[in-house]
Order: sequence, then C-alpha cells, then structure tokens
Amino acid sequence: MKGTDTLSIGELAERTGLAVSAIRFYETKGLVAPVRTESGQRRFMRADIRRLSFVLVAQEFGFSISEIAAQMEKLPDNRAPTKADWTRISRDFRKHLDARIEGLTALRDKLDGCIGCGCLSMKKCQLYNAGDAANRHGRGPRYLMGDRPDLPEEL
Amino acid sequence: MKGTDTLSIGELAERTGLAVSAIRFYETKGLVAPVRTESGQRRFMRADIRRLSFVLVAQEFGFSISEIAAQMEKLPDNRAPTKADWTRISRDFRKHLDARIEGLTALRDKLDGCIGCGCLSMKKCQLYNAGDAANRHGRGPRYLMGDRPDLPEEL
DNA sequence: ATAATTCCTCAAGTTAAGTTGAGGTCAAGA
DNA sequence: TCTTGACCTCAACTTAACTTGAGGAATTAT
Repeated sequence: MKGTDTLSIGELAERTGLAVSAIRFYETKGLVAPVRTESGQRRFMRADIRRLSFVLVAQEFGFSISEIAAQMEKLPDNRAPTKADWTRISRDFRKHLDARIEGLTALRDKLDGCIGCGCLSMKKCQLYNAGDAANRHGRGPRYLMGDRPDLPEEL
Repeated sequence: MKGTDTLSIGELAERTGLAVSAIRFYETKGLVAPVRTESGQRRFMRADIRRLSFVLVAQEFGFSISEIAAQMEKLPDNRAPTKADWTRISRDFRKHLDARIEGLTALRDKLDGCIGCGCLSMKKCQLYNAGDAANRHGRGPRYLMGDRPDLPEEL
C-alpha cells in the first residue's frame, strides 16, 4: 500500500518527527483518528501531518494534550480543515499565550520589588500573594492546590 | 517541646501552608534539613519557614524542584541565610524568568505571522522552527526530546 | 518463497511532585 | 495514668505524556 494518498503510521512518524508510539498514544487521546485497513493497520490522511505538527507547536506553547484536544474538536471532522479553521484556533491560542506572558511579567515585577527589599517576608512581600488566577499552570502541592491558607508573617 | 525556638513539622506545615507530607518529601529532595530529637522527631529552624516559602514562590515561577534545590545549595548551610543571600538567588531567578518571557513572546510573534498566513505549513511557517533554546520547559515526546529531526514540508 | 520490516495489541515502566494508608511510637492534656 | 493527637517509616497510588517490551500477524524486499 505504498504510494497511496494515505499514510502508514511509520510514514506519518517520519513526516512529523514523532515516534510511532507517540502517534498511537495521540490516537487514544483523540488527536488523530485514522481509518483501518482490512487487516487492521492504521491509515492516515495527509491532513494529519498538519494536525500533529500543530500538536507539537501547541505543546511548545505550554498547552496540555487535553487542552489541545479540546481545541481540535472544533475542527471539522468530515472535511480537511481549511486555512480559516486553523486561523481561528491559533487566535484562541494567542489569547492564552497573552495571559501567560502577562502573568509571568507581573510576577517578575513583584520579584523586582522583592529583590529591592530582599525580604521574602510575608505581609510585606507581594510575592506570596502573587500566585493568583493568571498562571496557575504551576506545580506545587497537588492536592492542596487552590486552597493554600495563609503564608507566614514573620521574618 | 512546645515553645522552643525550633519548630515541629506540624508547626512548620501550619506556618507555610504546606502539607506535612510535602515537607517530608521536600526533605528527601534536600530542600530542608531538619535535625532530629532523641526520639527521632524532626526539628526545624525558623529560617526553614522562609526556605519553604521560597520554594513555593519559585515553583510559581515555573522552576522544578531540582532546579530550586540547585539554587538553594548556594545558600549557606551553617548560618541562617541573610537578606543578601536571598537577594542573590532572586536575581538569578529573574534572569531565568526573563528568558522564559522572551521565549514566549518570540513564540507569540511567530504565531501572529502564522495567523496571518493561516498556514502552519513547514518551510513557509516560522512556528515549526521556533522551539529553540529559550523555553525548552515544554512537554512533547519525552525520549525524542532534543533530536526532533525535520518537520514536514508539505501543506 | 523466505527473510526482514513494519504493524498490532496489551501490559507495564518512567519522571515529577506529592498524597494516602498501614502499622507503630511519642508527647500533651484531662 | 491513660488516651488522644502528632510523628515516624515505608510502600503504594496518582496524573501526564510517553516509552518499552512481549507475543503475533501482515508487508515488503531479496
């Protein structure tokens, strides 16, 4: 089945630079939906190259697979996505990106104040009250997340 | 042992807003190094409050535990860190932060170009060659990371 | 036609950053 | 004193994003 308009998983892997295993994994996450041959082998459309490339870029931007999957669901499932389809999604990403940059910038400004005072002392220092809304893309205590009570107030 | 100048793990937990389990975990990572009582219970110094608070803030900034640990090793181990000690580290963080913001901003600019062309087609689109140096804080294929070959060049 | 690839499906392993629980010891208040 | 409540250790579970490996079937190359 070589030289068809569809691609085998290996060919797609080569085209995108992804590992075969990664593509299979992405399939389970709904990022691509190949058809199967009689014998059960996956067959991808050429448009899937772009889908996956988009996934890579989106990850670069800091989006999780599930966030990306959510965005991609807005792509047409029947026809191959058009330029306009991708543009719409990209614009959405731009918004998130703006927010993240803003969050980090705000944080940096507070850090500056903090370098000035050298403190890191609660109450006085803005840093400890900084982790608001914006960039909750963070790690930190997992099951505590979202209800960190009061931080220390002493030096 | 209540009312000493040292703190029990529970007291430290309350002061920092961390879970007791998290503090024990941080100890295994070398972020704090409490002494033990005769009976084996941990005793923390007041300065550990600040150490842990710093960890929280650093995580907010997007640093991993091991990165934070690396920074903290520069803190004096014998005496309690001074204002100057913290300031030095904060300045270091500021550099990293700058780099990350720059990286994201550059990425955003390329995205803008991309929205314009709606393409996401390799060669023409800068996005695919964007993931350079700066913000390799990303996810993406783990064991491939660092040697992604060539991305597709077709539409 | 046969060997070498490629592909398939599971199941299980990996890292980060913690959490949860079991089983047992220690300390503080009634 | 006795009984909670705080601690201790150690092992196992959690999520995300994949990889690795085992055991087999289908393709492709010679």
